[in-house]
Amino acid sequence: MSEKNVKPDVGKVSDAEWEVMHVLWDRKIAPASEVCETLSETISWSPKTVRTFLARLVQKNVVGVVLKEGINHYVPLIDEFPAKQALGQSFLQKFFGGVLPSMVAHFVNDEKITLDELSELQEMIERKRDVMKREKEKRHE
Amino acid sequence: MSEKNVKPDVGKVSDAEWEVMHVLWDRKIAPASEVCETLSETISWSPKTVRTFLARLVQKNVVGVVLKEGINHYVPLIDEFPAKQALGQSFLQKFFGGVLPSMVAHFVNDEKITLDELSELQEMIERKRDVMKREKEKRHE
DNA sequence: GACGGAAGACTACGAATGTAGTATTGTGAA
DNA sequence: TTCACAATACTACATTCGTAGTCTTCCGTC
Repeated sequence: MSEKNVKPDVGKVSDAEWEVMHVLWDRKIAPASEVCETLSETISWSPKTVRTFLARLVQKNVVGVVLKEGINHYVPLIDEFPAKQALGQSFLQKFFGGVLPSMVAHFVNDEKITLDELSELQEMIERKRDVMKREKEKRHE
Repeated sequence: MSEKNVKPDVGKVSDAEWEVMHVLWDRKIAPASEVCETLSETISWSPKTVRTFLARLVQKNVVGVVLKEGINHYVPLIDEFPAKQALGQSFLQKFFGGVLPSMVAHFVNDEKITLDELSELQEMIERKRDVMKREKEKRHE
């Protein structure tokens, strides 16, 4: 009935549909055939299934269609970083009351974590702290 | 048909059902009426709805029923920490290829994060590194 | 110009989910 | 004992999701 789903909203995208989104983010733009082929490397979905997901993503207004050389090409209409950020926030809220350290504690306490990963985290956080401190000083001077 | 859903599996629990689980984890054990009341503070669900979720959780074998004083009391059959760990891992895998730093980057790059949270993260990671280093040395000596 | 095959559109269908309503039963109060 | 009401059990129903199948169209080939 409703021609336009006005707001693209990450909340409406299903798990299987995200798989398709990952491919599109990777390719920037791709015909269905290519999406099918790429996905077939990791998941055994019929091409029909993939096309259904593409159609649903278009309906949900998170993917657009561009006709090129007589063939539909699909492009993501939402950016990867903000989408993942939003998903992360909602997950964090749902299971850890929005408290990031609570969540990270569950990962850090996992056997599989490596020293390298810990170092990387440490550096990332250090950098962010520096940035924030400098900003704070600037505001106060 | 199947009386016993052999394996409790966090993957089978839906979003709405998790809300109920949070309450049960909090209370350790509670009658339906209490769960309803607690949830009514934050969500507007009919008590019938909450009872449906409780029943489904029991079917999924993640919640047990204990008859106390003639009234059903519900108890979580899965522990909070491991459940959240598993959920976190699956989320991490699904959206960040299992790479924790990639995920944390999305949060750290968020405006809403505070210096306090960063400090807490830093300490946590520092402690974990120390533990790992010491373990490593011990294995090698 | 007819046909076979790819691309796209539309349809299907059972299971899970969110959201309750109805039917039944057990127990305490009158 | 009977009645009211709370607790439990069973049923309902529209949507979404996963997973395709069928019908239609168009394009290149024989």
